[in-house]
Amino acid sequence: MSTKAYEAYMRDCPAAALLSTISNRWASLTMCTPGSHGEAMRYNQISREIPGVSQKMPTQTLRMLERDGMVRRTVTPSVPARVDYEPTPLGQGLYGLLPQVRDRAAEKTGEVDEARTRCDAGV
Amino acid sequence: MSTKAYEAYMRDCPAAALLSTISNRWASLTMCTPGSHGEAMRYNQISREIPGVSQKMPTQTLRMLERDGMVRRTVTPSVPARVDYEPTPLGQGLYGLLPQVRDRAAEKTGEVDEARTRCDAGV
DNA sequence: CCGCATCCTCTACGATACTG
DNA sequence: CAGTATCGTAGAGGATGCGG
Repeated sequence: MSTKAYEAYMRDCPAAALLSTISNRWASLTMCTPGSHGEAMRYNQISREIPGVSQKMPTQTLRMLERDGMVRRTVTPSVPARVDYEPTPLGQGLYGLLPQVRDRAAEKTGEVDEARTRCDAGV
Repeated sequence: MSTKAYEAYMRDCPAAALLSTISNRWASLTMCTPGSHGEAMRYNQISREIPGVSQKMPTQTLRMLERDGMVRRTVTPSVPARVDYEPTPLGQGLYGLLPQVRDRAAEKTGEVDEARTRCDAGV
């Protein structure tokens, strides 16, 4: 991502730029976290939903999502601290379709695997 | 992407794995290419839609999409050669929602920019 | 419990050059 | 036109350890 022309394109074409942002692996996974249908999620809930991932990605991704106005971060200063994240209306609007995509993906896994093996076989 | 647990998760949770695949920058951009509402696209059409990107990404991405059964690749052996890509039903099913996401994104660009500057300002 | 900072590795991607 | 091959780099992301 360093070409002048490409950067200019990304600056001038908001649709493409935002699409790139939205279709980020971690962003889509965290916004699709099973609990994320409108309710608040605690930090550890989120990272536990994606077993085995380092804790860096949830943090980093949530910061990005917060900056973009996709989630609201609420700190409850108890001991130990408690932090909740909840999707904003903006976030719901933009990521709201992803659960459907995920569900369709779940249905079609078989077909995709089949296509892959067929392709790898040689056809 | 090297942890055992994470890889196991990706293997065992088809929804997450496919979501990750689908929400790939280049895949979503090429599947959302303005001409891609059912008609075939020629190679250069596609790469021209994303100005400034190196020609490597379209090729690589299209290969992946073909392998996954998302697009069908048709070679017409004329001189010079002509190659068309068209989304398969499977591909339309999985990527069909993305144009809507892109359009919503286009609408909300203002709000996102606002959120970013507000956040960067310090709030 | 939440999360930032550091270091280090690995791969995604761009640049470039060459074929049918 | 539509690729393939090779190489180099920047940045993504994992491991770890500390701080509030």
